[in-house]
Amino acid sequence: MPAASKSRQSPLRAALLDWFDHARRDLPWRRTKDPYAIWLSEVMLQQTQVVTVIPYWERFLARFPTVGALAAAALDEVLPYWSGLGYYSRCRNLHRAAQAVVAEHGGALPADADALRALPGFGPYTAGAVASIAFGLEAPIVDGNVARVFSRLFLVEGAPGDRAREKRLWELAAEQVKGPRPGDFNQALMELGATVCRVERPTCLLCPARAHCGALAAGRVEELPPARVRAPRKLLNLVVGAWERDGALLLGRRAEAGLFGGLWELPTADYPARDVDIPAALSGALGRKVTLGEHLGVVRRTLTHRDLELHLFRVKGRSAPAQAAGAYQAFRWVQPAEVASLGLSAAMVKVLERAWDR
DNA sequence: TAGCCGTGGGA
DNA sequence: TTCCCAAGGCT
Repeated sequence: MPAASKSRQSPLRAALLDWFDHARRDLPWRRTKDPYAIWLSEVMLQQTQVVTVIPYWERFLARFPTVGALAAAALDEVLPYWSGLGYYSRCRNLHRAAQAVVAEHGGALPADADALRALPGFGPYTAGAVASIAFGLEAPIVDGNVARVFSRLFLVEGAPGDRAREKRLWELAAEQVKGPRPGDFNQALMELGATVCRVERPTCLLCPARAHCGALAAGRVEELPPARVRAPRKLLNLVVGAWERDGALLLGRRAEAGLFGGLWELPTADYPARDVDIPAALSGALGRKVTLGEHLGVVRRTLTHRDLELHLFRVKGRSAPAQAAGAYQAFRWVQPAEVASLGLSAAMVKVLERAWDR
């Protein structure tokens, strides 16, 4: 490292890089320089914890080892590798972006933050992360970790979502990232937030930046940043039909938008009130008339701002739809052993366990 | 711009 | 049990 380059960074920046060099966790995506593999990790890590992502990242990369392999696959082949990870629009956008990279960039991710930002699923964070980590560019990032670390270090006031606060955080990130090893510096900030400068019980005694921390000096570490204000969850009641034939259940593929978009499920309809005509609702979702059988119970799942209640019934009809009908793009009779090859939500996996259990 | 979009782990 | 939320993006 040239002395002139090293002298251009602040003592805070140098301290974080030195700390990162010995404290960094050994994560699988830190062993590769492949921009595609790094991109995949960044998308999977959005709103998702490291321990959850690791096995998904490894399975996905083994099945789709290159941008070209991903772009060439049908979305229906890709979603099974995202099943259970949540926020499925990430997978749909990843797939679309892979096709755009092949069509517009010759199959290689562009080494440019603005060009990355134009691809589906690349917001300001992911564009900066891939630009800095995969390509060594001085691109800033602000994620939840960086926001918390900077809020404390520089006493940035305001709650998450506050415009002036976000602007200030991005200004700080843009200042600090300038200098040697911008990718490692960005990762050092996030690593500090994840392991030391945590939401609860931060370990300030072990912090490499404690000499530079405004919140620590002011005794305000616990109160910065203020917690996000969340809307109360809404109740979403659904009725689900288990139509069984020769040990298989009829599943439909949801439209590629909204909740669980593109995933497979037992035919499902809104069930907003007790007086809803359940067979009529399920017949509408299926595009076929069905009769109602045994009640198989209720499966409850909690999402970030939905409380799902899935009321499961056996149903029966004369002939099942083969083509798109009702709310679904396609239908399939699915044996238990075939479930792993379909894109399913965790909620629907629970429902299927119940349907086959009875 | 604020609501929507999942999941599992920890306190 | 209940609440929190973790490497955000889209509309």
